[in-house]
Amino acid sequence: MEKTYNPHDIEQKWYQRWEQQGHFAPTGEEKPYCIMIPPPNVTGTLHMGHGFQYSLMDILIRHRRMLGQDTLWQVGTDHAGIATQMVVERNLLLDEGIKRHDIGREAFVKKVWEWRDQSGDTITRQMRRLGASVDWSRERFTMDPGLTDAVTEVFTRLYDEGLIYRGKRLVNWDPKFCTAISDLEVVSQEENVKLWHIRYNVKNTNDHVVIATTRPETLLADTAIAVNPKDPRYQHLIGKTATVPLCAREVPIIGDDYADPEFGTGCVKITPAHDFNDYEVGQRHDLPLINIFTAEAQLNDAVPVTYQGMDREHAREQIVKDLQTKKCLVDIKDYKTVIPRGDRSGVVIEPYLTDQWFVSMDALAKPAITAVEQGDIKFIPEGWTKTYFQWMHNIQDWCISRQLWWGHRIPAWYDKDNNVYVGRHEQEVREKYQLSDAVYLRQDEDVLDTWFSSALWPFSTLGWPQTTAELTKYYPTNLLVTGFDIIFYWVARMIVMGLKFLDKVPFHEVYVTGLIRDAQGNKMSKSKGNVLDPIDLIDGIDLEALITKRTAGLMQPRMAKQVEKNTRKDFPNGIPAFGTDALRFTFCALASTGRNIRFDLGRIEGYRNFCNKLWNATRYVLMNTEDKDNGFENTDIELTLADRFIISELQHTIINYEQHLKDYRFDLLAQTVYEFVWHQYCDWYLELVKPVLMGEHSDNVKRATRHTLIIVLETILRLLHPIMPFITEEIWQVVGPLAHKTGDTIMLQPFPQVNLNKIDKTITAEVDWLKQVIVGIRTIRAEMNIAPQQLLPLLMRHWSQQDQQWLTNNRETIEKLAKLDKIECVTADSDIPPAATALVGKLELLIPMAGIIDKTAEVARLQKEINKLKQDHQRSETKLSNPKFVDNAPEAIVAKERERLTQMQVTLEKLTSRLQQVENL
RNA sequence: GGGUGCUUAGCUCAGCGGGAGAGCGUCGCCCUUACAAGGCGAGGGUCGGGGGUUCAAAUCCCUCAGCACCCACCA
Repeated sequence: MEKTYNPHDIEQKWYQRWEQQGHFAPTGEEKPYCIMIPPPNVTGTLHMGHGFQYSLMDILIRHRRMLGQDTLWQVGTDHAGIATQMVVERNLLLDEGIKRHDIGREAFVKKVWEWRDQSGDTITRQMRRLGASVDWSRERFTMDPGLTDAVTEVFTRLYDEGLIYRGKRLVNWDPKFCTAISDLEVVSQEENVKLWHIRYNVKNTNDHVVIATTRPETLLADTAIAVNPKDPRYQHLIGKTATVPLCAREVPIIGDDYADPEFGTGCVKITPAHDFNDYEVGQRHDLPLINIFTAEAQLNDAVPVTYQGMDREHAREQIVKDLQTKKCLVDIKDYKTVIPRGDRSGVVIEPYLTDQWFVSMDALAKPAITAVEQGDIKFIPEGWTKTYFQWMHNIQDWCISRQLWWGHRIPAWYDKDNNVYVGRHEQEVREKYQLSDAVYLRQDEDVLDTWFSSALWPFSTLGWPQTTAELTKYYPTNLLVTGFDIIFYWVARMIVMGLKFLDKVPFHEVYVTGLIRDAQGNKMSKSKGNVLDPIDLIDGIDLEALITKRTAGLMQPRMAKQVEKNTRKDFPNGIPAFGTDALRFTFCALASTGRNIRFDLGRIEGYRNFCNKLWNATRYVLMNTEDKDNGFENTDIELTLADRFIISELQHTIINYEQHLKDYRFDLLAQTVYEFVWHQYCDWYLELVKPVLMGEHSDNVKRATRHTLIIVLETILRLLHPIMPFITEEIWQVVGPLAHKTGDTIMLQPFPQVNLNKIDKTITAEVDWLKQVIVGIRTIRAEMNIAPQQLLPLLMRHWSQQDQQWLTNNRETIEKLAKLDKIECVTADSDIPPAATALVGKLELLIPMAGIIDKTAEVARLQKEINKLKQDHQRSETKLSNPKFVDNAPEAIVAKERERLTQMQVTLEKLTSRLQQVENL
């Protein structure tokens, strides 16, 4: 093996080999285990969020696969309606200078498919770089024929049951994309706006009312003025008529509770076609709806000619100007309010009256709520359950039609008179509704919301509406791993659809991840220029390339300078190549239960070092075991204390590993294996082994040590494999055979099982003692500034029988690891020279100071230790002298406290007498 | 307007009723033949403030403050 760990060299080859040999497909004999991947946008690129979630899913999948379960990780991509159409439209404009309407629907959709074919493998290629062991042989796309069948089937059935309906409604309209969008796709943000106060004259009087509005341009669509019926200021006006300025329309003044006397002037203009509240008011008072906007939000021919064709911003300016001229503008106030914008387009959303398709959610939501209430689906962390319920209990009907070209065409047809017929295809419609071929039918132009097909993902990918073997075997799936940002968009709707069409939940557990932020806690976004690309963390990238990447294609090119500056500051040397395994381990370690996860480069560096540690530990093991008798044939072996210790610790590690994985505490999982590999196996065990292998010991003992070195390392590799697949495979190819394991790959080796018989508390106690003795001496050495190589004599005093036994067992080890030239036991009353001391329980370790130790340093050290101890001692004494504590606390706690106190007393006495002695020198 | 989460060592975060923890950073000594991407050791926190429950509170309850986020139609 190379001297230094180099991820690049080892990560390239393995994935291809695994995939070619079909190791990702389900083969296990045990019970099925299935995770559906949240399908990424087919034309997308891998970002940190994907990297994070896929890493966690892969850990779970690889673990189950090694347990021998029939493990399916279903992969696929999403057509992502708006997002994809947007990109292709932009490219079209950039490359050819044309808009989609210039080439027409058919040609445009063809272009989108071309774009998909050409860019669609970017993200799947990147998933492979990440090591994701998904079953590529079952890859699906939401617009595959089979999945499209599922969409049609669901739509048709829901329609036939009356759960899908079509109607003219006020919907959220995105004037940039000219489509309706759902409530969820609208993001409201507080913005600084104006509140214009406008005077309307009251007909046949000298009276007038003043209304306050943030949208003066919509006054052209006013069909009433509302005041509160209880408002004494205006009661007399109810039933009278007001004149809308600029268009001279006469509208009734109505009384409605919606008008809040406290707000503005207490009078409000009512524009039913362009405001959700006003729409309600209009319904109550039977007001006409006047639509003044085109789909692009330009003023249409329902307004005076002067305003026709203006876009809404321009119209607003003009109307304010004209109101001013006509002296109808009374006041302009600064005002803060929430403005709804399209999450994709960023433009202000217009409430717009159109024909749309809706899913009626009330009835569908009920079983989806019950399933979670009854624990058939569990959210992890649990807190998300509440979020889910809150949304589900207030669920609104889902607007599913989109006026886009890219997506699933709605399976509805219209005749000449606009009667609607729904069926799986035109032929079925004709049969179902007994329409002869002569009857003219045209299909609905609209497509379905992307999330409609996503909602079917857990069963459409398995072949539904056909009854397939996979569907029977893997549905309901076990787990969904996803971010909290799409609980409503996706998770809730999958539950609804799964229960509706398969009568079973789509998954039993939902592990909700946090969202990856940058090191400062900011959301990673292109415009902020703080995006990290997982691939760059794997392969590394130099500073200039990183800057080029981050400043390319910015929405606001003027931000480029700031982005460059920040990048130079944050990554003065670019990003080094950390490798996939280090990245995956980092994701695992960062996956705590919080909502935001700050990605810090320091972490990934640390875990790259961890890979290096494992690498080098392996080199040491190989150095000592290759071409040697390692106790696999000749099983005559005699385990040392160290051997039994590390095997015992290994069992604890396996237990904790399984527990943390079961709890989805990936952070604790990472910590557990890190601690065991680095601090137990490398720091202690490998060091304890050295004197054995180098010293004079029997073949049985040495053979046992080599044997243990190998079996523990090989087990470590299998434990680590789900987290770090590449390095473990690379090493296992060498270590596996050494451990007499057969098989092509570590990924199909059985996962380590705990053996409780190998846990030995007496061993642990002895090793703890041994560690304390060694650390005690090392501490003296470090604090006294004694060179690490310098051999020292050690005296031991106040030893118990146990101490003496353990010393006999471990004398050589202590001498070697603590660099001692001799160890001498002295009696309590023997006259000993001035010495630096350390305590292990009651046992006193003494390093004679003659010519070695600095008196003042030792005095200071003792003084400090005594002071610290005195405080603890005092606190403990107070506690124990409190009868309430002694009476009420559990016996074990009290006993423990007493033991602690005695221990401290002993220590304190010894340290004090030491101090006196040193001071008297 | 409702709801949720967070506040613990310089930084990032675990711990969530009985002796304050980890990683990274910092400081000191060391290139000791697995590893300087390392070894050995050390320092560092009235656990956001204030109340309460309890023999015992970082941990449970109340309250205040600050910071996030989600949902909601007030012009």
